[in-house]
Parts: sequence; C-alpha cells; structure tokens
Amino acid sequence: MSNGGSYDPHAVEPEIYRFWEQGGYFHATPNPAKPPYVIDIPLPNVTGALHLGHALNNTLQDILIRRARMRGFETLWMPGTDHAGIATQAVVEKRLKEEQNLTRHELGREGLVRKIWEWKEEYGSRILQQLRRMGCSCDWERTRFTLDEVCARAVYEVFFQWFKAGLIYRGLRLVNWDAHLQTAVADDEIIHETVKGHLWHYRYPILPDEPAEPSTVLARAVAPEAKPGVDYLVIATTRPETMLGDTAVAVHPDDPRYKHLVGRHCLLPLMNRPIPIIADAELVNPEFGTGCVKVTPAHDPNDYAFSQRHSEARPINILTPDGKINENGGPYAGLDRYAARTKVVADLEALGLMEKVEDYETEIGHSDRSKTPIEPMLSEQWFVKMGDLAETAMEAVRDGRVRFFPERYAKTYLDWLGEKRDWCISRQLWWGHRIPVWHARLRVRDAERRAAGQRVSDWPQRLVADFRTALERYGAAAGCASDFWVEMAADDPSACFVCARSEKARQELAGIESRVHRARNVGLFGNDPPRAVEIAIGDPRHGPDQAVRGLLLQFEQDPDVLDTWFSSALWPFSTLGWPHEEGARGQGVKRSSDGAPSAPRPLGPSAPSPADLDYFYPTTVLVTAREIITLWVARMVLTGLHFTGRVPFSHVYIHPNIQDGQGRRMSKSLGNGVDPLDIIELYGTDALRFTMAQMATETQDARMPVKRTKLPDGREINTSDRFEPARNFCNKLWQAATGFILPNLTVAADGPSADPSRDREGAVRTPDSEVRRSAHGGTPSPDTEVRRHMDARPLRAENLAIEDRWILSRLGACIREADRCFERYQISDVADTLRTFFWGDFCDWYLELVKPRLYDSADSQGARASDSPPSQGGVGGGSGFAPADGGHPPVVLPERGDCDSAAVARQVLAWVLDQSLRLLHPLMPFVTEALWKKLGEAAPRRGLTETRDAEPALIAAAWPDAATYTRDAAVEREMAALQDVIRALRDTLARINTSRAAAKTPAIGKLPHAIIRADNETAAGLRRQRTVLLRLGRCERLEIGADVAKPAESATQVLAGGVEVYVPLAGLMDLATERQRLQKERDTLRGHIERLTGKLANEDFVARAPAAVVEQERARLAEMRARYTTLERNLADLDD
RNA sequence: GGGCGUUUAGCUCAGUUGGCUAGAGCGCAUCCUUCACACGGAUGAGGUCACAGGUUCGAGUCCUGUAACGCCCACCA
Repeated sequence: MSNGGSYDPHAVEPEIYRFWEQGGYFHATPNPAKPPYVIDIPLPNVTGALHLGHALNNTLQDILIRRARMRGFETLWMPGTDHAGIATQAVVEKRLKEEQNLTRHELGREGLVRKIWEWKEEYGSRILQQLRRMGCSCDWERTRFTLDEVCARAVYEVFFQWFKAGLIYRGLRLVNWDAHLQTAVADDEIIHETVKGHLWHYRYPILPDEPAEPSTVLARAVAPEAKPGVDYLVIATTRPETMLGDTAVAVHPDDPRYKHLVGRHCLLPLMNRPIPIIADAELVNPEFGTGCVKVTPAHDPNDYAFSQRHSEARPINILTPDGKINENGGPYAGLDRYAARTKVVADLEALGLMEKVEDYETEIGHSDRSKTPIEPMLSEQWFVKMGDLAETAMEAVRDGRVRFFPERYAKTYLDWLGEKRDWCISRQLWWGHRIPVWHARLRVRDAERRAAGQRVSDWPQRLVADFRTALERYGAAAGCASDFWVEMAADDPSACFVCARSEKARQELAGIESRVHRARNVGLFGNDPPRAVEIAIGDPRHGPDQAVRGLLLQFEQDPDVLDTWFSSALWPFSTLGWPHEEGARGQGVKRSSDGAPSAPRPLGPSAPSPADLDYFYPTTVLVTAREIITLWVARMVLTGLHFTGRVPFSHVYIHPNIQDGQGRRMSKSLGNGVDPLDIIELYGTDALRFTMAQMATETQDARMPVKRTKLPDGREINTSDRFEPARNFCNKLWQAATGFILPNLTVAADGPSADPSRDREGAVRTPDSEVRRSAHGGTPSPDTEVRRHMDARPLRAENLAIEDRWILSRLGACIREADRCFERYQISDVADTLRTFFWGDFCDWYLELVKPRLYDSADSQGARASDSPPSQGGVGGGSGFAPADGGHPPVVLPERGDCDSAAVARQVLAWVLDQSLRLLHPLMPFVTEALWKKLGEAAPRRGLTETRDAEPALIAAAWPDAATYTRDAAVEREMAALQDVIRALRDTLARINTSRAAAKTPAIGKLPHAIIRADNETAAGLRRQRTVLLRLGRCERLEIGADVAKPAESATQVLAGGVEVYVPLAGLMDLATERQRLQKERDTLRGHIERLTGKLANEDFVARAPAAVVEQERARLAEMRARYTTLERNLADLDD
C-alpha cells in the first residue's frame, strides 16, 4: 500500500462538517451548569472574500473555541458581517455604473440603498460560507449583520443616550474629504504616498500702515527695488490654489526678519483681501523655507489648529464637495481644484509675484477606497467626546481587567486613547445607520413676537422649550414619550436638533418631516413667506387647544450615516440583544416576533433573550490583528464600560500579520496574495489550519514565501511550500491510524488462521479501503462484519512494558506543555509540541517498539487476551503509572510474545491515539474527527486504569487531563539510553553503507554483529530489550554485557553513561574513514573540555555561580573526560 | 518625526526568569521502495546568534549605541 492510502481531505471534510452542524454542536444556549466561553468574530466586511489574514484569524479563534468546548465550557462563537459603509457602497456603485451606467445621484438614496440590500442578500454571505469550509464552529444560528434590527436597536439606543448626555455634538471640523466619493474619510482610511510635486515660492505684498490702493501695494511689491520683509513676504507652498482661502500669514515670534511685521497685514493677491501677519511658534519653523507660512485654516490641519489659537484667522472654505472652487474663490469659482492651481500659478506669474518653482517630493494622503488625493476640508460633522470615555477605557487596561497578549500591545492602545481625539462619527454616505437626528429650524409667530415686546433675547430658548414640550406631548400620545431629545444648535439660535431613540419615534419624526415638506410646497403657491407647520399642531390626537407660539420652517433628517465602527463598537453586547429593558425596546423586535417585518431589513434568525446577555456577556477573548487595536478594540471597551459597566472581554489576543517572502503586505495590487480556498483545494483544510497555527508566533509579522502554480483545471494561483509540512503531518496521522493502529486493534472473530488478511506474523492487515468503508457508515464488507473490536480492561503498572510507561509519561508531558502554551496564547508552540509528540515519540518510537509485541506473538489477538483477565484484576487509581514516591521500581517485563503484552500494547495504542486525536482536534478538526469515528468502531471502549465508552463525537469529547499522568523520569532516562544505543547502531550501519557506496560495493541491510558494553544494571536492562535492539538497531547478532571484549578493527561509539557500542568492521568497510571520524570527534570534544576546564578554573565562577550549576559543570567535565579517554583508546586500538 | 517590532543554518522560524556542547521544519548530502506511511524511514553536513560597546563568574538572552528591514501612528508649509 503506498499512495493509495494517503489522506484525502476532500473525501472527508464536507461530510464531517455536516455531521457537526446537524449535531448542533456549534449552538450555544445559556447553561447554568457550565461556565461560558465566548468569542466575537472580528467582523468581516460583507463585501469581503476570505484572505490569508482571515484564515489565520479564524483558525486561531476556532482553535480556542474548540478546546474550550472540549474542556466543558458552554462555548459561543458569535459570527456576523459588517455592513462596511464605504467599501460596500463603492462596490455597488461601481456595478451600477458598469451595468446600467447610472450614478447614485441618478438612482436616488432609497433606490441605491435598496440595490445594496439586494446585493448583500445575494453575495453578502459568501465569506461566511468560506468560513464554514475552514471548519469554523461558529454558532450560525446567531449570525448577525451590523445593519440588522437587533444591532440597529443598540446603535440607536447608544446614539440617543450619548446625545442626551451631551457626549455627541455637532462641530465644524476639518475632515479628510474624498472628493471622488464625496465623503469624509477617517484618518485610519488614509494611505500616505510620496508624490512628486512642486514647491512654489511667491510674494504677498505687505500693506502699508496708511490706506492704499491694492494696485499701488502690488506695484510696490514687484518693483525692482522691492525688499523682502519691507514690501513683501515670500511664502512657499505645494498647493498654491489654497491661497484663495488664506486668512493669515504666520511667522515665528522670535524671527528677527519678521518680528517688526507682526500685527500688520498683507494683501492677499488675486483676492485683494487684507490678511493679518501673526506670530506663532507652533506652526512656524523658522529654519524651513522662508520662515513665512501662508495659513489656510479651512484646508490644512495645522492651519486649522492655528485658527483655533488665533481668532482673527477664521477659516474660509473654498471647495465644493466635488472638489471644485466654490463661491468664496472669487473669479476661480467653478474651476476644478487642479485647474484652479494652474490658473492661480499663471495669474501670480502674470502679476510678477512668482519667485521660483522647485521640484519637490511630498507625502500626500490618499483615500484608501477611491485612491484619489484627500482634500482637508472644513465641514459640519457629528463627534463623540472622548475625554472621560477614553479615560475609563484606559483604566480598564491599566488595572488588568483587559489584558493584551502579547503584553506590549497594551501600549498601542493606551497611547492612542491617551490622545483623546474626539471621534468623528458621521459619514457622507447612504449605506449605513442613518443618523437619527432631525435638523429643525424654528420661527416665532408674528403674533407672539408682537406680544413679547422688547424682550426678544430669550425667544430662541423659549421656542425650543416649546418645541420640546410639543414633541413630548406628541410622543406621549404616540406611545414613545421618552424617545425624543431636543438640543439647541450651538451656532444658530433658530435651529435645534431632535434625536429619536426608537423606531416608532423615528417614524413619527419622518411624519412631521413630510408634513413640513408638504406645507412648504403649498407655500410655494401661496403668499410669501411660505407657510410652515405650526409647532404644536402635530397630530389631531391631542386636540387644537395649545397655544401656538412658533412655526416649524424646516424639519429634515440628517443626511449622513454613522461611521461603520460605531456599530461594530457595540458588537459584544448588541448581538446579545442589548438593550433588553422595556423602555428602550423598539418597535422592531415586536414586529419581528409577529413574523412579517415590513421594513426591507431582514431580521436575524433568532432574537437573543435577556438571558443570553446575562450569560454570554462579557465575552472571554478577542482575537485580532494589531491594526484595529485603536479602531475597534478600544472603542468596544469604551462602549462596553459605558453601557454595561463591564469590559467586553478580558483578553485581547493579537496575532501577527502575514507577509509575502519579501516582507511585503499581501495585496491585490501586488498580486502576492494567497487564497485560502486554493490552499484548501491543494492541501486540505487541516493542513491550512495547522500551518496557520504554526505561524501564530508572538512576532508582529510572519512571512510566507509565495510561488505561482497551475491547478489541474488550468487556473494559475499563488501558493506556498509552507503548507507541505502540515499536509504531510495530516497524512502521517492518517497513515499511522488507518494503516497501522486501527488494523491492529480489530481482530477476526473466528481466529487468526481463518482470516486471509492476516499475514505470517499474525498481524492484522486490513486494506485501507475496507476500514474506510466501514468507518464511513457505508455497506460493511463481509470482511469487516466478522472483525471484532478491541476490548479494554483496567490495567495496572505491572501490566505495562517500559515503552508503554514511557509513551504515557511523554503524553502527560505533552498535555501539560500544550495546556501551558494555550494559557499564554502561544499557539505555534502548541502545534510544535503536539507534532513532536505524535510524530517523534509516538510514531517514530512507540509504534516501532511495539511491533514485535504485536507481530512476533503467535496468538496476538485481543480476543484471547480479553478472555483471560489478569489475576491482579482491579482498577488502578486514576493517578497514572509512575510511582508516587518518585522511585524506580523494577519494570518486570513480560516475555516478548506474551499474549497479554500484545493486548496491553493494543490498549495503550488505542488510548494514546485517542488522546492524540483529542489534543489535535482544535488544530486539525477534520482528520481527527474522521479518525475518531474509525477508532470508535475499532475500540469502542477504551482507557487505562479505568475504561469507558468513547464519546460519539470528538468535537464534544473531553479535553485530556494532564493530572492523570505522572512524569516518570526514571523510565524516560532508561528509554533515552535504549534510544542512544539504537541510534548508535543505525549510525554505524549508515556509515558502513555510505563507505561501501563510495567503494561501489553493495550495501548491507543489517549489521552482522554488534557488541554493547555497559555496567551490569544497564546491561540487564538492555538485554531485556534484545528483540527491540535487533529490530530497530538492524543487526543480526548482539552481545550485551559488562565485560564483553571489543573485537579488533571495530567501529566504536561512546555514549552517555559510559555505554560503548562496537561493530566489527572487518570486511565491511575501510578503517581509515572510521579513524578520521574518531579524530574529528575527539578534537571537538577536546575543545569543549578545554573551555569547561577554564570555566571551572575561574575562581569567580566557582564562588559566584549557583552551586547546582557548578556541580553540573563538574559532572559534565568528568563525563567528557571519560569519553575522551575512551575515544583515545579506541583510536589507538584502530591503529594497531 | 513618534511608537513598536525584526535581524539566529541556504529558506521559514523556535530559543520562557541570563547556565548553550544554540534547536525545529523545509531544502541539501548519503543510505533504504524492510512488512502503516516516499506526503515515508534512517543518518549526516551546515551557525564568528546583524554590528560596536557595557553589565555579569557567565550574554543568543539584560543595558546603551549603530546599521538594515518592516509595521503602526503623526506629518512639515
């Protein structure tokens, strides 16, 4: 059997995933008998397709979730997608343009939003389907979308509460404007690129103290005798068109060149506007350029900050939303900003003001989405005040309620929050949660105005108060009394903002909006001024009895939507149905329970209950990459603390980013991305996952060399050799189980002789295909029907051979180490630990050691063994097989070939495989689950000191408990000695064959004769392992003893503990090579001895190093010296 | 410019609180199609731990500096 038995992931994976999903293993419900373990998925964009970063991120989450499930936690992995404002709208807009040649403006807001929903319904679940292929055990029944009803309710509740508390405000701020998409872009969505540009130097004429005509001033500034600092100032800029919005020139307060000019004015050329010369140490670096800075507060962040410090330099916005010069740009109005730049430069030149133009490289911010240059622009936006919110979030990390793994990332978090920059939450988009605020413009009725007489100053306040009262009454009648909140606008006494909390309240406001709209339309046909809606008339329900003081001239919902991160910031509790309080409950949920929602928004499949929130919040750990520590992690902590009083998670596990072989980001534009689905196709899901686990080190980046390859279907894809080791490991696991362990557990019911599939040695050879067929629940072949499964019986220490005790000791160590790494989120170490144990200890050694017991016994079937239980009987304690006192009792080995020995071996094999599958399951869920089924059929009852029926599904089986295994140092030492001897024998054989190949003589398969010299005790131990030594050491004849003679012309090896291995070389190989090897070995050894001797001769070392270290070094030196002597002697013997 | 990280075998990476004769996988070399596995087994070669100082009995590990690379954040008219 060769390739035919290789693991074929595609034959296994879909079926296994179905088995889990149909078994309901992914679904979590509050269960008081278990502690909860919860992970929120870092929301992929609905537009997203799975990339390698997702593969890593989700593999790690699934690993943690699966292990927690096995450890008895009620595990919830909350899946969902993010509506991803700009990204999604851009995708659909692009399609719209391509397919129907329509812009969003032509389609209109409602039409576009409907289109996006349609798109979302069709393609939005793609990434979740891909996660299923990765084996992710998310609770799909709870899948949420940031725009669905459940999430929306939380969004509006949070907005309302913050708005009411004054934490959300409207402010004029400089935002990063994407003129192409016509939206503000977050700082984090900007990529800076170096662009070749120019630095223009030109003159601003200085205005004389006495009044003067602009033309005079200009003429003086360009006159041949004009002097800088007297008649003009030279400024330099990379963006000359912004001068149209200049409102000051800044100089450094200590700059002797300009000190005398502070307080005077320049003439802004082209606009002919006087602008002040202001001293400012922060903005101006006197060393740079001319030391004069033109100030454009509306279009430059630093200048904006400057204008905050100097009120005389008020910002003037010169741009329209689509990047043209607006009416403030005088003659340039209507020009595109780049056309304006050319014209401004030309005009300055024509005026003779241009001094020089230099080539210049500068970093320009580009929108990550549209790839067009960002224009800093002043506009009205909604903000969240970060001060206190940020402070609470910082405190949670400082006091350890939230811990980062690796720890260093706490710094990123704290540094960012420490800046306490207010969070701009409005986006000029149509796709997202619409800001639940209506802009109202009020006017006092003429009758009221007359009645109020001269006291006009408090009209606005009284009007807003009236409006508030009117809305409250209105709300009370409509059943949403506490769902409105009115705030006055800061900059306009006749304006105010109305925020709505519930869906009902929003509908009512929309109703008012449409009435105002209608009224105004009516007004267009009537007299001037247009009629408006009287504030108190609202609804016939409350009668016409109010005193009507004011009119609602304008009432419109804010056109913007919320920043995508606003809804994701609430994810940990919004998905669990927060807020559950009656007062805050919106109309949406009630409608959902009736079925038939009327809104286009689809409801989540199951609405969470208050019990869900109580039980599953806070979550356990957040697994993510470092770039969203600020965007997402910090904001979740801040909202969680503010609205639930508790941190949303206690651990944040930050994993590396995957780069290509050259350390570059994987990206579409570079074409160096690896598609996880291609890898699944090529290598299988488990190989992908295991590789991901191995890459999850504590570094910030992990590299994956990428290469092109052609698939059988002709597609060219990117892949990497990095996946091969994991693929090989999957296969190793599969081969060891299906090719060796399982066939040797099952035995024919009617005895060995009747079974044609048994070979000469009595081992059971089951064709792999049969095992597969039977394990997969297909029609059992006649052969498998007569096959009996293994029986397990309680074992005692005396039943066990040394290799049994050794592998169990190693298994215990492996579990302990894996647990330790898991606690620290060192997943790559978990992967290495498990791989080393299974491949290195279990397959390379234990399976080989146990073969003689299985093959060489005449009646090595479990049926016989189970018929004659051992006389000792009884169940050993649960504490393993190592002696409690740490001593080393004699290992009484049954004779090789003893039937008990074979039965015990089978039981240990089944058990170690059982435990290994459990340990590997979180990393490689598919192969392990598939093998678990097979193992369940071959050995339905398993265990060591106690036996019990195996759990039906590995996904829900118990995680191994390290406490049931005691480390047996003595047995591990003894095994190490045995392994040393075997390696020595193999090494000698390999050297002989290498030398024979060089001499063109045929290789020998075995060593004809070998002699092992060791002290009496060791020799006795080795003699008991004679069968093993002959087999694994590949020799035909073996002498073991304390005083065996070394034959002349022998290869010699000196091992730890003074054990020596001799192999007579006469006729096998030439002695010169052997002599060379020994000399080389002796020389290295001499080097070590010299260094160590020097160290021990150092009095400081002996005096200051810990005694144990000194002792250890002395022992090592003694050992080396002994080896050295033996080596010398062996060399001398060779020379004889 | 600020912060963080990386630099160890040809490649990708481990190396916990300093005790190291520096490890793994891949690749390489040699042998083995022997009976679970060639997606395998066995054996071996391969490293002045980026550089320069310092602390220490002892430094791959701690400190300082330098260089290269990378990531994040902020940005200079």
